[in-house]
Amino acid sequence: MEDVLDESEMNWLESLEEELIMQEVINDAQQVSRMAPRLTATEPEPEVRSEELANMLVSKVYSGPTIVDIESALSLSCSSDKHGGGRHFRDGLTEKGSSAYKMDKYTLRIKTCVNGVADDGYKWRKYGQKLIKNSPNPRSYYRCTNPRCNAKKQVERSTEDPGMVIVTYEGLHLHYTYSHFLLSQKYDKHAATLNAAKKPKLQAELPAQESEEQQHKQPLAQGQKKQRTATTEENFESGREP
DNA sequence: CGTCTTTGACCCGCGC
DNA sequence: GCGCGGGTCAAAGACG
Repeated sequence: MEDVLDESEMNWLESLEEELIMQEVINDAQQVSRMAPRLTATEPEPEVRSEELANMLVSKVYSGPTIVDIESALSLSCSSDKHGGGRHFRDGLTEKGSSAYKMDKYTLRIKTCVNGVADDGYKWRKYGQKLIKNSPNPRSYYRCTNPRCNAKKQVERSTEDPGMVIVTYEGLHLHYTYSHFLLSQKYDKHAATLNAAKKPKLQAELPAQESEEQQHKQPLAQGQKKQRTATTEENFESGREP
């Protein structure tokens, strides 16, 4: 029966999905603008106004996990950390200088969780690891598993605080976070079907969830097949020490 | 059997 | 021009 989804319909669904993504991007940017005061509270530079932040995001058609998304996902995935529920703060904009920021690149400094996993809601595939000069910890390179997405991230443990990891995101996500897929199910059954067709595994991984809050409470980190990714980051986490 | 991680090699940009 | 360091590729192995 699924054959009903012929090529043309699939194309239509894909365009629909992208349209939804665009809307989501705008919504995210608006959210960022609303939440910016909270975010910039940790910023050493109060010059970063919420408006500017939103404009930057919108102008770049930023589709990745917004900083809000990532922060919320990470904080919640770290919620089992009894020391304040996964403290993490944005360090980014200054981490690699302004040039890095100009290039859709931003860095988060994240407090690792109990299991050492810092899940941001996306599924990443590791494609390399490098020992970095003047750094005892290797840097891991990840790429978004979505073939239509060029998002990448680099994960490196902080030399100052072994409990921290420095995650540098680069590029744009051309799709929802997986938690977003669930949301979209409510609005668009076709999109859900498409997602299921595209990511049957991931759909199967996720327990049925009703509200966005609930999703964020279980941002797909605790569980099931996520172990694989977890294993990767655990490897990173455990370092390369024999 | 398919997917993902690991890891050495290669490529490219940058500084000297 | 050369060397170094960072980023990516791709084959092999591991795992579910």
